[in-house]
Amino acid sequence: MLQLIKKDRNTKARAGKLRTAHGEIDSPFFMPVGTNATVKTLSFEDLLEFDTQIVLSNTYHLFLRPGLDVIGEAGGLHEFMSWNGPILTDSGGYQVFSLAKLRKLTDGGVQFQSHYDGSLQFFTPEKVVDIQNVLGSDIMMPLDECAPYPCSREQAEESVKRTALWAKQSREYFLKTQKKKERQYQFGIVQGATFKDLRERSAQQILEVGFDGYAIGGVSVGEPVPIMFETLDWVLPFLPEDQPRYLMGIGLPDQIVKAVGEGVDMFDTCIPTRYGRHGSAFTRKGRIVVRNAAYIKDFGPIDEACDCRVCKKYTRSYIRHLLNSGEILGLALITYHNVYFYVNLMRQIRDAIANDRYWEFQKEFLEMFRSELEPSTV
RNA sequence: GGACCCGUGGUGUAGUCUGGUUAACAUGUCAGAUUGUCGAUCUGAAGAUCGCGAGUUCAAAUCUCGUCGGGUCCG
Repeated sequence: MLQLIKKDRNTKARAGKLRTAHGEIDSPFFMPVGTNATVKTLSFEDLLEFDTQIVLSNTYHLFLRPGLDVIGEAGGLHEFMSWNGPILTDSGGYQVFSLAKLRKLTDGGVQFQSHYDGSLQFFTPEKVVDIQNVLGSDIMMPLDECAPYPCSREQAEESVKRTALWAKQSREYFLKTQKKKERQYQFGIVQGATFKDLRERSAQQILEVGFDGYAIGGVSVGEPVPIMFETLDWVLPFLPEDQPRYLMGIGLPDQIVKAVGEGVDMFDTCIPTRYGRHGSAFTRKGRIVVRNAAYIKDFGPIDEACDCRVCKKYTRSYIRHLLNSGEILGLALITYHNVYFYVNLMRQIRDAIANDRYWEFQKEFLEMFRSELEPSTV
């Protein structure tokens, strides 16, 4: 599914094209998170204004609400939410981890209690494929077991073993149930927590099953960032060059820039949307907390280097006021800018790779960008 | 003219009867956390010499007197 177009000369960054049933995607790319069939506060018209290529949605949440009968009758998730572009759906494996209070794991699957109505539910690898078949996602993820951080070796081994078992079942069932007409893809997920040999074992096992692309899971679970990059170092050498590589749940802009330099193609994170709703905005120089009193009379745009429609028109002062007053427009404006920032960053990344200057781009970006910034320096 | 009630961080209140370490709670403000979603939540900080004055006492937001401000009722 991936056509590699360009490999950067000085780094491991690569650029390519992914063909899906709902259009081509230029890689590396970022997937805005739309858990509930919406990228919070944004319309799909908004997303198209700045050429968002793909959105991510979620099996777990959509299965529980509105339910498969609704989305099935609507004609699938694309029809349901009126988005004609590609969709990747997460499997619910992460929710098994993040909603761990309500779960019971066995080799057969995962039993959990709906956090909406408390009803008891059971996911098997096959059922998760079934659900995503109904959703009609262009890229589906198999049920996996995402180990927490920190994590004992025993627990990590268990998670690797179960993830491999489920991967095999998921893939077999996927291939059996695929309709030739609307080609869907399915990625494998590598687990193994923070153990080098377990990461390698998991990578080999998942590779052996064979998927359309490969994801590094079990990161963005609270581990220190250097450990996340170490994990990347361990796993990436195992992944085939001609297939897409997806770093799940990552990350801050500088983390994405670094990971692309290591050879990652796909990212998703709720950071631009969630941080936005919490009052943070991303600029070329780093993250600023627009909510802070420092911007109370700052009548400049969020980011002077940004040409999104929010930065062309609205001031930090005004957006701060909206956020401070709990006005929904504030959430929408800052989210729009942040998602634009991410999508636009990926465009710059692709340009740099195309021109064989990713090393320079990365160096410049990391020198300029600070995840934490003193207001006076922005 | 008389009787009574109320005055405590920006806001709303608790504590006063029965005096006792650093005046509590909510909200707001300020700041931090947030990585396959969380308008959630959590963490930390600043902010009141308890309307003002005098007295009693080892010790007063608390008791007494006066006074100022707000309110209720009676004339």
